[in-house]
Amino acid sequence: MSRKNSLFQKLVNQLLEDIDKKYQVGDILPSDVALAELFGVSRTTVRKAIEYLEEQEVVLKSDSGKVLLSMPKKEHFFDVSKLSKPKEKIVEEYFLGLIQSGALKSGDKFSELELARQSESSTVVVREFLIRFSRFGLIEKNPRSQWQMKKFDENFIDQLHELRYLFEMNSLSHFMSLPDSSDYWGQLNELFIDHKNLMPRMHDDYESFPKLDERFHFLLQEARPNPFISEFYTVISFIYHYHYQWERNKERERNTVAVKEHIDIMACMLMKDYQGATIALAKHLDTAKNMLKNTALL
Amino acid sequence: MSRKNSLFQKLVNQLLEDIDKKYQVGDILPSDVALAELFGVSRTTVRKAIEYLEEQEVVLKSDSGKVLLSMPKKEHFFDVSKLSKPKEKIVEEYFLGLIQSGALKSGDKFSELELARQSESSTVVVREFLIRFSRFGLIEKNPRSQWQMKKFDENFIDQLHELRYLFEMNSLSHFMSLPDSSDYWGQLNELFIDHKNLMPRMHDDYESFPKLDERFHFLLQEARPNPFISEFYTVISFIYHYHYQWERNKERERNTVAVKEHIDIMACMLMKDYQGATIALAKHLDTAKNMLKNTALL
DNA sequence: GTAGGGTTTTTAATATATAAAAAACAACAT
DNA sequence: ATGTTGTTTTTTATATATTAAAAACCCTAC
Repeated sequence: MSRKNSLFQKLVNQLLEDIDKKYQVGDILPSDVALAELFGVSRTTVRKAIEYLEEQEVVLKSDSGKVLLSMPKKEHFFDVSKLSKPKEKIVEEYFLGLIQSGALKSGDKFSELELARQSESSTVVVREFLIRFSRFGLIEKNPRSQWQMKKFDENFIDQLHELRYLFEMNSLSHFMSLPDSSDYWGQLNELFIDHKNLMPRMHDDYESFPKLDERFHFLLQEARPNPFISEFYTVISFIYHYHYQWERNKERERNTVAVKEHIDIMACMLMKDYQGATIALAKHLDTAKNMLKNTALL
Repeated sequence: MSRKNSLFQKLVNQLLEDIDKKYQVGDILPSDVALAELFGVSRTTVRKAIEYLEEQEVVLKSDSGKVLLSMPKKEHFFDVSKLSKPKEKIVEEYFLGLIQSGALKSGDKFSELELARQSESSTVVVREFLIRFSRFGLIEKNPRSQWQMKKFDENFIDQLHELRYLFEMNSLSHFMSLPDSSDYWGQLNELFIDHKNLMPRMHDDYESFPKLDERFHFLLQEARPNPFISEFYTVISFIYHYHYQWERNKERERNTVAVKEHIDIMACMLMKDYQGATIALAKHLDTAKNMLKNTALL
């Protein structure tokens, strides 16, 4: 099989919707190039779609341009709902599922072919996904042999933590040197208040913490974005999510501690107490590391 | 075409050599498994090789095992010299060549198919290489469109430098906290002496500096290895090498400065002057950054 | 019951084929 | 000269096929 013409089908639908919204019978549609630009596809695809609309007698090409013959009807739309997602996505979901469900554990080997069969795609797609995913350092492979889940041991966690520590401290230092006039201070303050508000409700509402967590660590980075660092964060959060899913029961406890620690850090930051913030952040990261160790290492 | 049987051919040669060295006519060769182990291949491959040796009447299988019939002769060996390297290697060399030669410049687009044709391999191999290479952040690609060389601008260099700074400072700090008894201090001292020796010869022998450079930065890291960080170094050195090739003329000047800076850093380190080392290292990294900017940005 | 060899099944490396989509080219008309 | 459309070529996404190599399975003899 080759690729599916999903782009084409989606475009037709978008086009029909757009027509329905903006034009009336007799109007002239924009040029190919304009449409291609508008929908972010190539002109080739636009032309295919228009051609289809001609067949459906919605559009007629005349000397003056593409004339709208009749308004779109339901039957002109494609049923795009069960168009499969891009294969890459499917494989990704399937594979991450395997990890998350614990079917693939630290040290396990697995085969491309098997994955391809189970995710109903081809070995090429699988392999390309795995190569891409391997940058996260969770899987690896030697020539002529199978892929293998990296051993997730204490050493690995320490190395991960070392980087995280470096990066977050770096972000903190840059944040602290922002001028008072910077908008980020305002955002930090808001976040601080949100934390304060959540705290007393923590016992029942502990599940809304992760959002705050993300906002916090993201805000720190955002002030001085660096794509190398951001990418690393994807790994971090993936790993944490992966490992914490097991121990849902301890989640409330974990989050409660974390909220407090966040508050400590932000309090220092807002008071421009760089040293205090450093200490608080170090403590927070350390707690995180130890919790991860307790959870992930049996 | 499918893959070449180069592993098999290489194994036969290794086997013949091994036989020539260790055995005499009438001896019994080790078991399949032992041989597979010894040469790091699967038993399947060993058996194929032995089978071949039987055809060549070098080995005879009898009840007691694989008996050596006659000593290997020249004609039993395969001419392994022009077995093509793994395709991946070929593509890599070709592609890096394009970059190094300046045929691909910052911002350029290029196609997989074209690369495949020119490097005489298939699109699959090319694409897999590119995906792997893309982790270095020098190329990128959007779905359904071509690969593109990332824009190599001031911003990119700054971000690179930011990480480098973090990592090297981190390494330094760990190095400085090594106990006096650690072997690394000895190595550092040696390296220091080598630098001192090179210095007066710099004018003529400036080309031998890169080795020292590598040793220096590697030594710093080695004391506390972290695969995430090591990988990043591959990028760094690639980028530097790539950009410096143009300006060979200024190389002597650059290296002379760098030698001195290295010496400053190491002198401080050996005197356990952490702060001094920090300052010297910061200066060194800064020089490197600026030189890179001067060279790489027109 | 385990070490060795023989046999069969799977898998990885690599090539090639095909449809969809993009890009390049060409021809006009204004 | 520039913007529009029609046509052709190239490229990507994806599947499948083929062979080398690995892994799994089975048998036999000590």
